[in-house]
Formats: sequence, structure tokens, C-alpha cells
Amino acid sequence: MRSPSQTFSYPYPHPAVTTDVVVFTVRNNRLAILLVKRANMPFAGSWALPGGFLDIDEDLDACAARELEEETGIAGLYLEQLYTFGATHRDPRERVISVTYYALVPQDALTAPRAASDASDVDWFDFDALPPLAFDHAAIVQMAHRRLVAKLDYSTIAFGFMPKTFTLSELQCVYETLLNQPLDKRNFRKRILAQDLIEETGRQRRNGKHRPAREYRARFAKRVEIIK
Amino acid sequence: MRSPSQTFSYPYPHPAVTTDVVVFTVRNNRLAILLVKRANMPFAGSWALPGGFLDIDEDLDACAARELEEETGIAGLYLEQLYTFGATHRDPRERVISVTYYALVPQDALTAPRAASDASDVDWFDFDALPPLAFDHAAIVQMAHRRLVAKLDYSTIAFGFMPKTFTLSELQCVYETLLNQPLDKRNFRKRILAQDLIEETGRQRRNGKHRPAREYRARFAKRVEIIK
DNA sequence: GACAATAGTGTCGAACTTACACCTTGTCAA
DNA sequence: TTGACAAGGTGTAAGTTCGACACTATTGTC
Repeated sequence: MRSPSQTFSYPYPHPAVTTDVVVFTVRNNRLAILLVKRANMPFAGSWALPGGFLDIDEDLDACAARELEEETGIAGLYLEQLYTFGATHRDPRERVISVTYYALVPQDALTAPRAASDASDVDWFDFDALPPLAFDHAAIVQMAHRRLVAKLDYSTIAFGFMPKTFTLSELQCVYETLLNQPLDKRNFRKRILAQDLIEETGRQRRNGKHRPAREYRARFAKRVEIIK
Repeated sequence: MRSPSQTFSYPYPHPAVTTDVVVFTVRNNRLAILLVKRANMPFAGSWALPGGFLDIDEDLDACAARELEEETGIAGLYLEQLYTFGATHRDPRERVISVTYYALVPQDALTAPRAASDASDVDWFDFDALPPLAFDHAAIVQMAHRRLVAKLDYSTIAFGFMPKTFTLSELQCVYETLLNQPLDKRNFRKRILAQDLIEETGRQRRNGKHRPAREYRARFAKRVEIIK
């Protein structure tokens, strides 16, 4: 926490450093991201990415994780650094450099986020129906989305959206949502199974009033490896 | 420039922000990077990446370009942001966040770099014979190299090493250097020409006492597009 | 004119990608 | 119990891409 009772002086001007996080999920077959409503100036009342100022003895990754948890209650995600935004007037208060991160979260981990800290509200928004965003956060979101889509091709990033167990139809549905196009069921299953990244749990899962599907899990441990 | 006659105070501690740049070239059929010898403490006398402190009213990209030019005399490169390093004790003086960049330069643009500013010397080093580096710069170099190799597959990044005109053999040689493996001449030419990214200049180039080769140039304008 | 050195060219098989349709297994309601 | 509904699950053939592979062409030199 910050203690405004003293001041800190330097022989040269220093920018402030923040972290901001773009948290993606797939919800109702739509890509969605997590936003907080700002409680304070500037942009009070605007929606923004969760994030905040770096503590002076805190690693960047830790700051992103802490701010995310403080403002939304969501913890334990794997945060990957995205890009650093530092245009000179991106924050009206002072010079602010923002180191941005992105993360994926499975639908079922949606322990409804709770607002706290500098946020007066928290909610998920469909990616193609975002409200106006504070600062340059719209640009950050765009870059995160480009990265996400690019990584679909050459990494296992999509598994980041899947719960511990899932069916092939559910996985295909996530790919279709992210790629925004339908995929052939047989070819999809062939390709996924050929990669040898998932295995059957042996159980079945009933998702409706019809034939139940085989349940799968990722072969790799907790954190989904992202092939760079 | 910095004016140390006054001080700058903030209600909260601020880190310093620097930029550092990894400049790659291919030289004598080997990958090489540009290093400067530090004139000042800390790590005075050590080799390090060119870079330095962000001016308070300067964009990050501009800072990287400025510091590169000040310390090495090299200007006009396309700098792409790589990653931001901010471990708490990576600089012994104070908390320093470094936004790092990388760039590629063709062999023929090697107007011999000249040391200036905070650098007492500048030189190119073969990538697999680097001296010990100051700060965490070895980690930065490693990450830049991983990114470079990864992008070879799905981008036109290799053209960044080529002069305005070149022969197919020269291009193949750059690929072989970067991939560290020999390539089949016929398959290489087929693949490159199929991409439709280069065109014949109509001229020939004599590279020795033997049959001259056709000269090519990149189809795209000045800056080589890097497909993300 | 023979030799040295690099430039330049085509084919075949294997592997991978894509397009495409039907039967199976469960629920539910008549 | 049976038939309709809904999603689960499976194979094949054609086209395309990728990789291995060897010889002729052109220039300069001796």
C-alpha cells in the first residue's frame, strides 16, 4: 500500500509505472473480457482494464497479479506480458508507463468477480460490444486480441479457456468462437487428437437431453504450455 | 539531456525507466550483435546493450532510437519492442524498469559504429562468443534471439538483414546462418519465389570469379513487414 | 580449351490438408 | 414401446504441400 505522508525525490524526473491486465474468457460462445468501473479520477465512472501502480519493491508480474486480485478478486491466473505502452500523454495526471499483461480463464472458473479497491464495479463484456474505455485501454485490448488470435495457430493457447475436463465439442466451440468461423467436426477431431495433447478421462459427460460425450483432459500439467 | 541542478519529488516512490536495444546483423556468415563498453558506474568497463534513461517527455520508441544513435551513431533502424524487464534488483543504483527493443541491420549498412555518450567503445560480437554482459543484459539478448528465430518461420523478418538488392544465394546464406543448418538450394528457391515477396531487378551481380547471379529486391517498400 | 567455382533448374513419393455424409446413442413425449 | 429429436462419433478420396535428390549453365582463370 501507499503512504502519502512523505515525498520521494530524484535528481531527474521519473515516470510512474503501472500494470494493466486483459483477462479473456469465452462465455455464451462469445469472447469476453473483464473490466472494472473506475471509482476515482481521472476517468471516474469509466470502464477500464484492471491494473494500477507498481510498488517500488515489487516485480512487474507480481504487480499485475496483485492489482487484478485487489480490483476483481480473481487470482491464480497465468499472466503473460503483452506490451508496454508509454505515449507521453496517455495519462492526464503525470507521465505513466503501463506494462500490460493478458490472461485466459475458463468459463467454469467464473467465481463471479467482486469489485474492490479502486473499482466501484466489475463485469465481463462481450469483446465486440465493449463500452468506451479509459486512457488508451482500447488500444491495449486490440493488441491483446491480435496476440491471442495469432497464437491460436502455433500454440496450445486455446486450452487456457478450457476447464479441467471438457468434451471435444466444447473445445471445438471455443476454437470456432475465437476464429469466428465454423470448423469441420471430423477434421478438427483428427487434428486435435493427432497432437496428442489431450487424453480421455474414461468418463462421460451429459450436456443436454441427448447422447453424452466422452470427457477429456489436457495431458500437460496445470499451466498450459504456450509454444512461442 | 538531463539537468541535475534541481530535484523532482513525488508522493510515492517512482522507478526509473530505461530502454535497451539488441541490434542484430549477419556478418561473415555469423549472427552478431552490437554492444557498447560502459564508461560509467555501475559496471564501468563492462560490455552492455546500448540504451539509457527515458526523458520525461519522450516516447519509448524515440528513447530507444535516441540512445542507440547517441551511443553508437546508428540511426534509422526499425525498432520493435521486445519485452519489459523489471526485476526489483536488476540495477544496483535504484529500481529500474527497462523496456527493451530489437532491430535488424543489413551487413552493408555497417557504417562502422562510433562510440559516444556513455559508451567508451562500441563493437560487434558474434552471437555465440559474447563477453560477460552488465546487468541482466544476457537474459535480454537470449530473449531477443528466441524471438528472432521464432519469427523466421512465420514472418519475413530475415529480409531485415538484406541490403536493398541481393542474390538468392546471399538470402539463403542468411537463412542458413540464422537456422544454423544447411538448406536445399532448389527447395529454398521454390519456397521464396512462391511467396512472391521478391522480384528481379533485371541486373546481375558478380560475387567472385565465376558465373554471376541474378539480382533481386524485396517487393515491399522500405520497412520489411513482419507478419505478426 | 580444360578446369574451378557458383548459378540455376525438375521430378517423384510421402505427408498433410480439405471436403464431404451417415450411423449411434441418449432423452423425451406420445 | 416406439418414434422423433439432438448431439456424438466415425473414414475416405482428392488435392496440395514438403522434402529428397543430381545435373547442366555460365563465368573467369590458367
